[in-house]
Amino acid sequence: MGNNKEIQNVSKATIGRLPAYHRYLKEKEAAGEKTVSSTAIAEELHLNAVQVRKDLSVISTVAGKPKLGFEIADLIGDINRILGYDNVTDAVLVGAGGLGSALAGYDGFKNYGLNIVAVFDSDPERIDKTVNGIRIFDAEQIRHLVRRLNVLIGIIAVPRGAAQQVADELIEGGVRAIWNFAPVHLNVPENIAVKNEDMAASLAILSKRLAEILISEK
Amino acid sequence: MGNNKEIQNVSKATIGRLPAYHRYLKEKEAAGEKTVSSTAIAEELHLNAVQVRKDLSVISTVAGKPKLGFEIADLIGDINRILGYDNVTDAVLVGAGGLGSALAGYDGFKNYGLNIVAVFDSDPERIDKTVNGIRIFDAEQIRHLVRRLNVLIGIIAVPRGAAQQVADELIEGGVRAIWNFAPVHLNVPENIAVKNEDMAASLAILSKRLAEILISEK
DNA sequence: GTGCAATCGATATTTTTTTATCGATAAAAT
DNA sequence: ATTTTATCGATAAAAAAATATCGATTGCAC
Repeated sequence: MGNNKEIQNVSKATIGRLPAYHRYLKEKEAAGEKTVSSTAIAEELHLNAVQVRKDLSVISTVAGKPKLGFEIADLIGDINRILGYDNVTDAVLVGAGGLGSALAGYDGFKNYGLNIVAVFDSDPERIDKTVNGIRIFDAEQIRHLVRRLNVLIGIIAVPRGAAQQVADELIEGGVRAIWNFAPVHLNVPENIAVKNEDMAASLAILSKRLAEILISEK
Repeated sequence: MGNNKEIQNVSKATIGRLPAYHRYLKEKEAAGEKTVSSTAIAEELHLNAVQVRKDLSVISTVAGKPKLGFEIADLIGDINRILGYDNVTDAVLVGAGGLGSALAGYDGFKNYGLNIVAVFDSDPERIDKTVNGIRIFDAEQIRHLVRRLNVLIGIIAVPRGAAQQVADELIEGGVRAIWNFAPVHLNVPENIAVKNEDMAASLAILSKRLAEILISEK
């Protein structure tokens, strides 16, 4: 996942926008369109057209054409390559509760180059069952299995109290990147990547925008 | 949710960090500590200490003390106030599938000032049942009930194909902010706030960081 | 074919965000 | 009491990101 050679030169802000471009482009492609302009993308996604062009210029190999714009298929290919959507990476998921099951059940991850190969839980009721065809293993096995499967990405979807220990065990097993859905701050070494799926932060930002809108109408 | 008078002056970047500070401070408070330094926060959260001080200065009413740092209780109070964690806002949730149920089942939202008052679904099997004590209504009722309940926030957790229509109906009912968990771009009027919970984007960023780490070790 | 309009890419400017520097201050140590 | 040290807040500098400007190009309408 993520082409090591190229993703380096792309700013974090740009990376964050690529999935939105990707979706928009897929929609347009499905609608039978062949080209799209930066103006059109910007308008739809509420961005600045220059910003869109700049983003595309750093990831794309082909130039746009005046009056027509960019080849949709080319851009999709470029984003796939940069984000590594076309080469699949394995991951393990810890936590088969509500959120964990929802994540395990979401087949869409395959489109993003993520393949969940094992699920862990500590509840004996759940162990050895399956979610979405993926076997649930005893959480005791995390270290052992992660190492054996040679997995670099771990997804944490356990209650907050258990998250730190799970993180520690994943790291002991060799995981180098953690996608954390538990609402806690994880304490990890420098050389481990952590991305917090921070619902509270999202909600805060949404709330800010709502407040701005309501004020502007007063 | 979100104090209208003050949230305005706080940058989006800062807002995005506040929940992380909040969690960290709550941890420290629970551990019985009274004060904390910007240095300590920065170290734990992998941020810059100056940035932490600047963030705190725009949201806090009280100054830090040399050698001691900031009063934890004060800071928590300030963040609560800015993010509106202490006054609850109602929201409706659409979609009682895997993800929707997980969201409805997460009681932690209450700590973030969000209260889900109704769930909608179009599946007759689910209608009139409950999730986590919240009644599931027929999706046909969205417009009607949203208006009657006077709810301003809608959460979308339906399959991608249905998301746009759900958004339209929420807006017709009077919703002004949408928290979108469906992996599609929503087309909404200017005066509606949308926050996409973009799993693909998160994954992309995590992947970038992982790539950077792996490269730096080569 | 000619002219118009839409779009691009490049460069410049502005804005925002992050980081560095440094004197002042207050607690703790001597 | 004096010194040391950790920390703050303010200001300055640097870096990153977003936006504006503009000449060049190309398809499309006439």
